[in-house]
Amino acid sequence: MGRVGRPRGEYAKSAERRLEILDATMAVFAESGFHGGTIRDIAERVGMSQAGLLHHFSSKQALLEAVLAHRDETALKLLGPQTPSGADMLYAFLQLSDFNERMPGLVGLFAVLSGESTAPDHPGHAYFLRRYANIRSLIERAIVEGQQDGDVRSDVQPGPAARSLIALWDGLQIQWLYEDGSFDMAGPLKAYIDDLMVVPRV
Amino acid sequence: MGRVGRPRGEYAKSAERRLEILDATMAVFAESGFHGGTIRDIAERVGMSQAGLLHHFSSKQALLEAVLAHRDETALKLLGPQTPSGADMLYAFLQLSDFNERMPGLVGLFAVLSGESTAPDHPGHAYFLRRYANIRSLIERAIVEGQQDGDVRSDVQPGPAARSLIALWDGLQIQWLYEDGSFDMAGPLKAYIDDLMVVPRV
DNA sequence: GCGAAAACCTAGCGGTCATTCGAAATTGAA
DNA sequence: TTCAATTTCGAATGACCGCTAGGTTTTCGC
Repeated sequence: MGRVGRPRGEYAKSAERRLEILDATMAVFAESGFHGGTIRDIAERVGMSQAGLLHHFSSKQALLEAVLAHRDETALKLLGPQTPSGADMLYAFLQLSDFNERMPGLVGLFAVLSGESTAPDHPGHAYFLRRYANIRSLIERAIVEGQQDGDVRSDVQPGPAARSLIALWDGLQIQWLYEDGSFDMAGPLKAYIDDLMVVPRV
Repeated sequence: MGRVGRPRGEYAKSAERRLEILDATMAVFAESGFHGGTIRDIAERVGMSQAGLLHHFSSKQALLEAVLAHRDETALKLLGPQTPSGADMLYAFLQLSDFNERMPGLVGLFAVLSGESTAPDHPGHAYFLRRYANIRSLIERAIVEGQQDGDVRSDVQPGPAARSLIALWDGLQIQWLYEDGSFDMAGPLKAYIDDLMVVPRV
């Protein structure tokens, strides 16, 4: 009586299991995209059945959403509790770039998914639309703050500069993947950011 | 006797038919990528059967190869018989960018395919690897020529600058697709190229 | 130790995919 | 007009896809 119908919550290792699944999802989607990646491949990598995997994530699309959300949480943790502002924020991209070079799977995930998600009916479309808008906002604000601090040149137009920084970032990641990570992405990024500054940083 | 076994060559309209197929392939691959695009979709757009289509192109991979080759032929025709050099070559990218803005399908094709082709086993991988290498070579040479002509600043490093221009190009195209072509790609490109010049062009 | 929720499995469903095969239709040189 | 090469088709194949259903195993609060 007292026990029947009582929810007991998830197992102690459930969260760990889901992380395993998300890691495998990231790898499979980085290699083959959402369209080319399969639930079967993901399940095999985790060492569980498809049905078992679908107990944790209700559908392939739910997997995609979870892996993108997971990536954002990871990035937030990296930024730390206090987000820098102004010129500091801009140069923080170099640290993020260095971090990315240690995570080729993550770089691949975004390169592949951001491309195929340009299609309006792709399940990742809304995420990337929102993400580009948010990042551009963030960088524009950082540029404006930098101009107020006297660090960023006053002739820089925040909107176009933000867009170009993001474009450079995305484009470098693609070339980096084709060249098996054999060049340093931070260099060109720093050159661009330096060019926005009244006085470049060493 | 005289007629049996005599090859007669293809029909008069065969070449036109293949172009129709390639146009449909471009549209389908731009929307869904190689993985998500299907021979069924392509055949439906052309208004023929799958088997009929596969008479002209032996496989889905052959379709991809043909559509990429076709795109390169189109770009070559656009450049015209005489390839510009030095600073002229760099500014020619702005014309190419304007041309691209009239061909969203082509932009989409490259955005999606260049992403998913980062995977080494993707049938488009070798093509994009070669293409990036060729384009970087081309731009590096143009920068060096520009420096010799006194148009390009002598402190510009050709390799990194070439890489950044390509990255900017690719990254802008992705944002352009997400924003339904609502901004001008040439602006940021011109700003970057201007910055390489001793004296920017108006 | 019990008992039920949670997690997982096998098997299968309904559908799609790329491709093949044999036949029919079309084309165009003779 | 003939006739065979070329093009096209309908149907099918074998494999794979995302997902469901019902059952089994594991876990853990009591």
